[in-house]
Amino acid sequence: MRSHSCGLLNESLINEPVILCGWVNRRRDHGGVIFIDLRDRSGLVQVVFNPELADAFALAEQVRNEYVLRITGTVRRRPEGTENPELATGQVEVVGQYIDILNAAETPPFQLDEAHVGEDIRLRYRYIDLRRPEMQARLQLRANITRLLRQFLDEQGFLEIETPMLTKATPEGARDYLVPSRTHPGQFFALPQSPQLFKQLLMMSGMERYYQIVRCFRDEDLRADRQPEFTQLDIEMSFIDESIIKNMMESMMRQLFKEVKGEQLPEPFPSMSYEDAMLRYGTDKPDLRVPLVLTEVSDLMAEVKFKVFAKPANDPEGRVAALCVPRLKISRKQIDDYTDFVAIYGAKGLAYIKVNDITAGRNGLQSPILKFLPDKAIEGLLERTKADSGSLIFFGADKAKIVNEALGALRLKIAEDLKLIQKNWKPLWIVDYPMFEWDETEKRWVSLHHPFTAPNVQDIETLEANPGACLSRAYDMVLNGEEIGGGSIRIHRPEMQSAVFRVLGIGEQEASEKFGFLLDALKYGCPPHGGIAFGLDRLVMLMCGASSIRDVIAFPKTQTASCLLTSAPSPASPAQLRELHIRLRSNNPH
RNA sequence: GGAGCAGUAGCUCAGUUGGUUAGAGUAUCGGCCUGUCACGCCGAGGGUCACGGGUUCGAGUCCCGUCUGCUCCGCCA
Repeated sequence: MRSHSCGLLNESLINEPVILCGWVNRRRDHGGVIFIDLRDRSGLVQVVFNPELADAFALAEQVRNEYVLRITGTVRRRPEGTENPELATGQVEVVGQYIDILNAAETPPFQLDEAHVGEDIRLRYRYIDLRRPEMQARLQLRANITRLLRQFLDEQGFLEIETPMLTKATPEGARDYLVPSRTHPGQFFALPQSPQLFKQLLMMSGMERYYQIVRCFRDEDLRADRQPEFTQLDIEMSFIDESIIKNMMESMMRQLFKEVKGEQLPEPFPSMSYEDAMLRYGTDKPDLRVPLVLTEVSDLMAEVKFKVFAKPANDPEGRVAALCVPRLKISRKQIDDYTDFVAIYGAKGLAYIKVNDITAGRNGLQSPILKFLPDKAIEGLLERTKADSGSLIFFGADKAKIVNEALGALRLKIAEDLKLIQKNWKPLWIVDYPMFEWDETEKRWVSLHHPFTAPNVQDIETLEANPGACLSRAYDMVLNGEEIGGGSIRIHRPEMQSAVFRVLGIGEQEASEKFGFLLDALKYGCPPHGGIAFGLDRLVMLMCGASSIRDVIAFPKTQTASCLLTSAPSPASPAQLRELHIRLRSNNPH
């Protein structure tokens, strides 16, 4: 059908006959000469039609944008002075001799070269949107990434193994997508939130090294970096500890970035405890490209006569922290805007101190709260925050959770506003996560990672005596403020797994109903094992500089989890519902 | 469940204090044009101002509700 790809034609093919297939990117009709830019996946090439070849010229007059053509012609050097250095093929052109119109095309609903088409219209006509070179490049990059990841893991002796999509609903974690069973009235499959249990079972099956690029489903509300179905690179290994898998995963990422981006990632990746991350960045996925940090000042504020600070400073669950921004000149209005911004995270206010002259002590400072602060607190504050003349110090004082989220977000917001974000790659590991977190609404311990994560203690007594103090053997890989991967060494002893279920308040009966197969499997010879899962969409998004994972997914969903292209979801027919033993509570859902 | 932003020509947008026939760019269609590459020039067509209600002599503009898209909180690892 075709002999060459449009974007690959060059001077080495001059005088060669070629047959090209592609879309009309643009037609320029000069009356006596017609240019058609023909586009395929490889790029563009200009085809020229002259009136001497009357048949081809007549067809060239008829074609319109996005027509699909097969063109026969000859490559030639462009006449001197008409070369186009913007185009990879710009030194040559094809003299068109024959045109087959393989298919006509209606006028597209949007122009492919329009920079700011609404995302809804792009999604509705995604097949046209994906023709744009930018989107082609993103999907190409995604394919390159998955190929290199597979190649690396294959070389390390991993087996790619598939796991079920129709599986069992699990308690804990996200809301499940349910699939009704026709053959079991009233019963449901769940789509996997991740293949977690299956990959552990594969370790118990003696597979030793497993990976899979696998779709996962979570029925939760969407974000720019969250889709209801997303792709994980899922990995599990037997007979390992943290250092083995972390080192291997680091090498994988270093190799990936080197080959795809030509970038050298650090060796080794820095490592930070969860506690340090929360103290210094207010989050467990710190963006190390931002040179601002939070400063703990609870102890300095414990004695001050300012209730807003003193109360959280003396509350074991409270925190007073400072965010010092050097050389920050902003208006009252901008401070108000930042106050509104932190209110999103539940902060009731945003106290601040302007440092006009660091050498003048208290007199060099300017703040509505200055009068509440004794000299000692001010001294300590200025020293710890390394404030200088021109600095602005913001404060968060509340429950630690609120302070962390508010100041953590403010840190990123200010960095963005002030263009303080460095242009490089900053990966790191977050380790030493707490095993459990106390859920105040449910009045019980919940897993910070998941219930199969091994605790950092050997004996069950220590775990059960003080669950809140127990750390886990989990590790997250963070890149530029995005959590791109997370994993852990798993529990491989049935007694420990039962103990963790007990701490989580999962009774013996429930445990055996929901996870009986896992507890059984642990009894039949389970190797020590652990693994990790990477959010592939997020990784690709970062690597191609996109701001949403929708831009690296061929057919993504909107924020309300619908597909504008297919109009899914849509009502099921009464016959389908009857077969599935389902009756709707309302007959008029639309 | 909640907060914010947006919805006007196929697309991207403007539309002043509520006031005559709702505009621009681009795309489309027609004509002219032999070296353009965002070709150029001339002309034409194209509007349920998201939807529903209200206020008013009069609503794209003001008010209420609904829907859709995006960002975020909650939710989610």
